[in-house]
Amino acid sequence: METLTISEQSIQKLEKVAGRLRAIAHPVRLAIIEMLTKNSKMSVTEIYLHLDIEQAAASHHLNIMKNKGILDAKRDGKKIYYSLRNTTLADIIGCIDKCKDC
Amino acid sequence: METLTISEQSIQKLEKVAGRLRAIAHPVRLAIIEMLTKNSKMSVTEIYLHLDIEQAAASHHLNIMKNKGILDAKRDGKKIYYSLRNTTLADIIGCIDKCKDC
DNA sequence: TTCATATATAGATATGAATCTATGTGCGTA
DNA sequence: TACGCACATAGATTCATATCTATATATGAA
Repeated sequence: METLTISEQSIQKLEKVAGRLRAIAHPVRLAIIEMLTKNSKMSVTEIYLHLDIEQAAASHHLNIMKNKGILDAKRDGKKIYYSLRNTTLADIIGCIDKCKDC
Repeated sequence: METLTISEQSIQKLEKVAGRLRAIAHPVRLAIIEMLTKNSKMSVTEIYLHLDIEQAAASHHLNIMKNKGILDAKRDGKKIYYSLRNTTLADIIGCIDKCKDC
């Protein structure tokens, strides 16, 4: 049996990646991401109405993704617009989507 | 505001994707996947010794990934060898890895 | 400055997932 | 068949996350 060493650095990287994956591994959050790949930016109200969820729930999920660096938030008057921080997230989902066995 | 309709089908897809992401969104499980991209197949013992975790924990995590179709298990005598079911998972991780803001 | 709208946050509860410890099961071999 | 090794499973506990309801904060407009 070969000896594999997992460096402290790569463990940290794995935990970071796991954190980001956990942040998107939720049906509501994936739905939000999906909408934002099409709309570039949406307000909280637009999001919770489209997904038919509570306002507080939307806020909660958006906050989680913002904290993980997945979304950006920008206030414009009374509204706060959320957008994808980087479009590679769409690629990730597309990548998973293409798995034969999915 | 544009009207976005999320079909029943795409919701199911999102939940499926979320399920798979949740299955890999864990440091231990990502570490297992990482090892299996390098080793093609490993026994439970090899895995739990390398990662320095309990045997039961390894078994638990492996079972979760097997159930989600991420890993294959094949018995050979007393040992059971686990392997990646499709290599695109490595691509997914690589994809995330390449994100500038990660 | 008061009010309505848009969003965030707090607290309580429920749900789920991870972890630990112990025990059960399958397989090969003496 | 009896034993040891490799792995799986069960039950209890802990910990994290989601959900619900209510309330707080920020902004713009009357």
